[in-house]
Amino acid sequence: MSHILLVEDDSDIMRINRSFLENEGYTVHCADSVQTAAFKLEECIPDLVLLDVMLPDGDGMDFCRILRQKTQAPVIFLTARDENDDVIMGFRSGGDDYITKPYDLNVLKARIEAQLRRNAKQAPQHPKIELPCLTVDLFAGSATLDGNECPLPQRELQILYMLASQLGTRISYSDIYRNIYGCDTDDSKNTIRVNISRLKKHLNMDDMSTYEIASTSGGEYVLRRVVF
Amino acid sequence: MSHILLVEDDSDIMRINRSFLENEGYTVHCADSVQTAAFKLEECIPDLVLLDVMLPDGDGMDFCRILRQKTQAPVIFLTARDENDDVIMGFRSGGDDYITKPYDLNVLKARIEAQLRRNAKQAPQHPKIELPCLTVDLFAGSATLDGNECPLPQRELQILYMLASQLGTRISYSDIYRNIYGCDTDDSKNTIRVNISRLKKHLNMDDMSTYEIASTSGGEYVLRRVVF
DNA sequence: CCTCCAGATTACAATTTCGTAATTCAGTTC
DNA sequence: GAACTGAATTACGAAATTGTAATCTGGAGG
Repeated sequence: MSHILLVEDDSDIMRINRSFLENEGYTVHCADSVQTAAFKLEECIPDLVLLDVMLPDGDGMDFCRILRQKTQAPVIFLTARDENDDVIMGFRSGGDDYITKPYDLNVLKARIEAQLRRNAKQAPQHPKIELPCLTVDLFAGSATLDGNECPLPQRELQILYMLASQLGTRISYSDIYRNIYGCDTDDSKNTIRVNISRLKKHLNMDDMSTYEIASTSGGEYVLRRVVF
Repeated sequence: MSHILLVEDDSDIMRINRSFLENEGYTVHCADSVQTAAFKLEECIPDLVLLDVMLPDGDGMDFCRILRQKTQAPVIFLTARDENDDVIMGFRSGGDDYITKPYDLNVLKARIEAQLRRNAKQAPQHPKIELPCLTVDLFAGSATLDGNECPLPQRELQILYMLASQLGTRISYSDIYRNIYGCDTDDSKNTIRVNISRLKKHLNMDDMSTYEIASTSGGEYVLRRVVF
């Protein structure tokens, strides 16, 4: 399942760790230097990095800099140095954990799991407008009025989004048009009118709906909550 | 320009205020009771409300409750009561300012302007992902890669949005598919593949681009920043 | 009752979108 | 090299989108 990049120049340690981790079900990518590790990044972005501090061609910090350009994957330092200063340096350079050799493989496993758990894909929250009985979801490209959801074409969604983000304030034709098309034209009014008409139909907006789109004589629209 | 709802049961005060405000360029809507005021809301949502506290059929708080269902427009209380407790009650009930009679019309004007100014339409900030050299704008339905913006059809935008919101982490075909279509199917892979292909073409994504969409053997995609 | 008018709706057609299927391409294995 | 495999791209056509233009509607004023 998860991919682990193992950067370690001692071939014995490498072998032991590798087989242990593969046994645990991880896909392990190995590198014995900063350069090979950077190269490995080209073919697969890992979910977690186990990083020896002292490498033949540099140290962990060198690699961290390259890594962070590509991912926020957690980094666990594996090293023989156990001086407090070293530990602190490790965390300062962007590490998420620091394990000193020799270490128990099951402790390693536990720490890896902890890091992966914390970094578990938090379902990214889409930007939405949520009002009582009305939601507008830009990502999904849909809106829900009084419980029934319907997908909306882009133009209608944009208009509804604008209206809903300023519930109860009048917005002029040209404000809407400029915000969507970037500029204003002569017959912008008609375009907006038509799209609002379509929007109402798509949403099944009628006298019984919780919201209405009203127009003023001054060439503006308002979305309002109907309460009575 | 701005619409003001004036709620006042004394016809003399009403007349004076009305003509003064209209002279100042405001569109004034009048009501002499809570009920008429509520009715007026049906035809026009005001930008600001001037509210007498004591009305024949209720007080300002009754009306505030109705008003707040429809708009966040500022409310200025106009009243003869100048007890501290009354003032506090006014603010507690949701008022934005409190003016005691008698008052100077120019002071009224200044206070109205202050409220409108504070409430001035702050252009609503659209939800965007902004990375160096790459932006994804769900509202506009477009993305910008290395300086050139291009509109994207919904499906491609959704995919790019997902990838960009988790830069450098692998996302499986079915994660993408489920997030967009709500369920998974047999030939979801092909659909995603085709759309990613189209996406790359639309973005003019090539070897020179700052970002690339890589695929793994395990059936996943990653968006990554190319650094070397 | 007729006219007028602005806003709302509907009609239409060019364009775009998008899933499916066919094809091409690249890397492996024999 | 040939055959194979899976990924990437291209082809295709049904359906959706959307600006423009035509039509409808309902109220104001004569």
